[in-house]
Amino acid sequence: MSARPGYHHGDLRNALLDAADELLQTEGLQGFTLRACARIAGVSHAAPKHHFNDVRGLLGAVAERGFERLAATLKAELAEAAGDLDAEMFATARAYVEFAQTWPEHFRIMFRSDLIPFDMSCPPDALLATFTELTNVILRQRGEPELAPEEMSREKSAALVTDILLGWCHIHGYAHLRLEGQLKMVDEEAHLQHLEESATRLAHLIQRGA
Amino acid sequence: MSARPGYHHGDLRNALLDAADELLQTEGLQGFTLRACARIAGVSHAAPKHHFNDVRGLLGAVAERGFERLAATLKAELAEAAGDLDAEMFATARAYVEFAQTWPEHFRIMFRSDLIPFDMSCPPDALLATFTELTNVILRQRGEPELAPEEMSREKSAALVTDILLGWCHIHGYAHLRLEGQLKMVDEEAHLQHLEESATRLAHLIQRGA
DNA sequence: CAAGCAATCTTTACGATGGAAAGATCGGCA
DNA sequence: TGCCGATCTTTCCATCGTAAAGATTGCTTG
Repeated sequence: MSARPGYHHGDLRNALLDAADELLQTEGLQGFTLRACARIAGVSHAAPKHHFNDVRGLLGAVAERGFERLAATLKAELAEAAGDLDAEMFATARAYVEFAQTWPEHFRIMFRSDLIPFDMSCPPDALLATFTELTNVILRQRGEPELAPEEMSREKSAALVTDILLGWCHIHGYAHLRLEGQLKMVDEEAHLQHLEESATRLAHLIQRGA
Repeated sequence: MSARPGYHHGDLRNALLDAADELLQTEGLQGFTLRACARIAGVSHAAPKHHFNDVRGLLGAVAERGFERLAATLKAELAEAAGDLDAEMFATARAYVEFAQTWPEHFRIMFRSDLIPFDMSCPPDALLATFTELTNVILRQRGEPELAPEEMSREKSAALVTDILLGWCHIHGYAHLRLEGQLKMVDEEAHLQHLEESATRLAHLIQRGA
């Protein structure tokens, strides 16, 4: 299955994805290389071509796994805060930000439309799942019924869109700016308090409507 | 000055920066290459070494020019909205987002701490200028006196930091997510209305305090 | 059960890149 | 005027992504 009995690997696709994860964590995107992934997986440098056409294909799959992890994390953290609207908002923000901190290179790649070959008019399941979690947080804040992933493409009211933007953009902006070292004014130990404060105020803003 | 009389270029540093800007706009970061910049500037591929040590040095300078442009844009747009707090917030958001749309590759690079060699504990003037514009918008919303760039490192109250985060993170998150094609739910012609709506609500939230 | 086909992997090759090192050229200062 | 340091060129090397062609294997089909 994962060893390397003979000529054929048996599970190269996953082995390459694991190698990519490992490389990104140890070397960063800097040292991320098709050939290095192949080396780690113990195959020749041309082997990946059959599973991911080129380096963008591999990065796309890496990003997809990243969104799977992010969606799962959000779901898990939200489950613990279920019922408490304020807590849900904070839990979402914290999970999102901590994901970016735990998987910095993945986070960067996941939001690099110049690198990954996603067709945004028909996003992969994992991205849709992430977006669903985030949208449903806002829907609950607004006291509206949740939506399934398949319903995500449905037309949304302008008010709902604005609220989604208020929530998601703040969370994403915080995560991104912090990841890139632009939030030095927020000292390390106070950062969660700041995040909770801003998330709560946004929650209240959304809950009470325009 | 800019022609190429003889052996020495005369203004290679700026010529390379211009070449970099041009390349980023035409080819994107994908096609951005030290050698390509040198070709456009009409010098050998090793010439840049004396002005920017390596490719990261060049990218750092490119990012710096990007922040100069961003700070100048913010300042100009803010001047037109001066006095009207709501309008100032919207103008800031719009200018920031439009900058990201106009200079997508520059925007990406400016926020790639893995690429550019900025020392965030002592940021370059242009970055400080940008941060100053953004901070002063929030200070005015709060009815507090503005700060000069040199005072930016000063300790800030927790309430102020939270308000800066509310404003900046939202604006940045919106700009980033939109740039990377993640805001397909916001159709093109309505996008400025959404931005104005969310910016205005945030302005009110900040103006009236916690 | 055998044969062949398609998928998977390796080998080889090519052009391009970033960077190092050494040599050429030139401007400005003594 | 002569020389030194800054600037630029040439040359070289390891590495990368990708293409093409060959080797190996498992599965299917007869």
